[in-house]
Amino acid sequence: MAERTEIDNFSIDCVIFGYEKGELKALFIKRSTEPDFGKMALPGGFVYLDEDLDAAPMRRLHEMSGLTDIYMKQVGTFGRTDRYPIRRVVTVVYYALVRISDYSVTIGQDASEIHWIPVTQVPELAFDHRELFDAALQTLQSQVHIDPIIFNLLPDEFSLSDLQDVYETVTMQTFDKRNFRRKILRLNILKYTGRKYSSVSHRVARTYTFDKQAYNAMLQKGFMFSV
Amino acid sequence: MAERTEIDNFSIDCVIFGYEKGELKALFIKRSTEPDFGKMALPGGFVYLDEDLDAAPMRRLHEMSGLTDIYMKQVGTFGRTDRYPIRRVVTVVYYALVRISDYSVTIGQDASEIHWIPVTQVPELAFDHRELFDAALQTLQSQVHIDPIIFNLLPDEFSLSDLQDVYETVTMQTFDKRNFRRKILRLNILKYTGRKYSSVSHRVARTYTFDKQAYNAMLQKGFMFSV
DNA sequence: TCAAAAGTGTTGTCGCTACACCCATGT
DNA sequence: ACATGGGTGTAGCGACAACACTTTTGA
Repeated sequence: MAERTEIDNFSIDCVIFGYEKGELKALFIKRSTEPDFGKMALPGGFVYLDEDLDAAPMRRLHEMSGLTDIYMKQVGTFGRTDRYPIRRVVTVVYYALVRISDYSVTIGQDASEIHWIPVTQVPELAFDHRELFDAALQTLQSQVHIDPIIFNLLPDEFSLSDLQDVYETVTMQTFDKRNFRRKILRLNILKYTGRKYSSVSHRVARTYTFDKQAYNAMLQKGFMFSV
Repeated sequence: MAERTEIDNFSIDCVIFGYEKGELKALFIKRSTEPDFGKMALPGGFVYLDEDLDAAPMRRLHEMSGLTDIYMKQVGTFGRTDRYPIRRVVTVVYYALVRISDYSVTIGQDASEIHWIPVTQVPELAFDHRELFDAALQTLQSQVHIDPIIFNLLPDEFSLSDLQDVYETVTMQTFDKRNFRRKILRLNILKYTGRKYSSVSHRVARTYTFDKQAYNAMLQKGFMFSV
């Protein structure tokens, strides 16, 4: 790749969420350079002069995981003068939702380790990254109610119990099983696959996929998603 | 004021909303410099090297209006490489809610005129400002349902009809008068002043104020605002 | 046969919608 | 007296919360 100019007074940081074994996790690196050497931090980077802003976090995520086509949204932009000790840097924060099973981690130059950490067990972070992370988590939690983004955390096929588990984990609430199923199914955005899980030592669950066509069609008709 | 360094590759832009005579309006300047000389644009500016990011739009608004203590939130950050024709500039967009009657406009250096324009009659704008404006309006419209920010557009004392008018204008919906009043009053966030409008040629309306204490107290108890 | 999760209906309550008339005031 | 907006009650419906048992499967 040709040498490209990096802009050095703004950066991007990514909060990458995944769901695994009943836990919501986020991806952190361990810094291998000063400042804040050895502390955990959000994966981030600079923006090239000839690169659209939103393309930068996508590139970073692709470099780390090989993944494309990732659900990603801006959280906000943070720019207190003292947020980075070396010089003035304003950072734009993004959050992403990925399927951990699809994810194969590559360690970058500025990191010695990389870990999926449950959001309830995040250690002390470098710089103001705790604040950035909290903002991202809050954005996720409020979006999940009004936009069917949660399917980005699940495999294509999932059971209603899987879905309820993710919702309960992300929103930190619990739902009544019968009410949850009624409500979700009545939205008509799930398609029954006709298939079932197998090889579990209890009754097998039906699996569903998210029906994006149906959802978009309903949006046209003024339908409002809400959980 | 001492000379301060401006950072030249990111900027802030403000979408300043006000409500007057049944219309939602926003403040635009007419550009008096190239590029896009003569086009209408959002008021904006650069950030000083030793200035917190969020302080910049506040300063800009203060310079233009003399106002302090303004409701203001980030909308998002826009950074396509081609958004500004001269060089690469990423811009952070804010929206503000003000009482037009409090507002006394001062024209800045980069503007020849400044106007309150109804949001339904916004003309062609400079650069990508139409996109920034649309994003701000959409943010306002979605926030208004879940956060009692609308009071920032009204004088301290207002009647229920005033309030309904603003809601109808901002959300572009209409509400049944009886249902609206019942719903708002049941929230217990309005305080009856005991006073009434006078000198109108019809029955006088009771006036209310927004009870911020009551609202905050309810928030503590897990109350969720919703209109 | 046991353990473990899947799947399924009914009832009460509450909030929402729809709807029409009288009241107070100034001209 | 009239024009103008202020102010009020009720009934039906639909969404939501609360609640417990039977079914399927593998070990």
